[in-house]
Amino acid sequence: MGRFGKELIESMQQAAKHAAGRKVRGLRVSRVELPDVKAIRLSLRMSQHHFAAAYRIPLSTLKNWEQGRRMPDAPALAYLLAIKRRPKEIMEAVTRP
Amino acid sequence: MGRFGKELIESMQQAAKHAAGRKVRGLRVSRVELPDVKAIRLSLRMSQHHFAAAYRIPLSTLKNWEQGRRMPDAPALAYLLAIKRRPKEIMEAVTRP
DNA sequence: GGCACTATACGCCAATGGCGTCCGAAACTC
DNA sequence: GAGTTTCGGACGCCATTGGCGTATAGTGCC
Repeated sequence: MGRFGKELIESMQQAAKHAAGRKVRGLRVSRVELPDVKAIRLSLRMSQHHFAAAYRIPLSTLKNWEQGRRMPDAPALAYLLAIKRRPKEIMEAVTRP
Repeated sequence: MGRFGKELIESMQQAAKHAAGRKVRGLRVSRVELPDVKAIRLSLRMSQHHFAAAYRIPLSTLKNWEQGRRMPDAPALAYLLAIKRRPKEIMEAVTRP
């Protein structure tokens, strides 16, 4: 199957697990609508580092979102939705000098 | 000249004034880098209401930004930059069901 | 005049942004 | 195997913002 295939499958499994809710110290935390930041990032096959840099989101902020410690506020949610729908265009628009 | 021409000129003047800094109770507040939220919105010829709705930004937040009371945080800045560069695509991506 | 729309100004509080650090897992190099 | 690098989870901390509200003022339309 190759490394990439395996990685991709793991990514999808992680994403699915993530969408379903995370376990925090034995507690299952169900999130009403945890925006699929992680799923978006994984679908683009980027590390937190690269994703954060590409979309100009502070790494710590991205981590907070993915770990469920913080909830993206309204503008951030809109931004994430836009990224989800048009990843390339937005990356271009945001990284362009 | 017509109403639209007049409005457009006023818009530009406002945007310019805005970029230069606002007067607050006699104090001139110079802003290091006030992101041109208002200029972007005016260039799209939208009211605060419409702009906020179109890009899923709470009206009060947009107001705070335009009035210089609050500074958009990093993700919001990236979002605004993206809006500036690709207004239509993003509006579509964000408003689509 | 009265109505609707638009935008400025600002008080308030909980919540987040943004920084930091520490730790463990996985993968590569030597 | 030991060392190194990359990746990501977990969390402490505090200033700042988001998001809500209300009040005021100017404009154009009926």
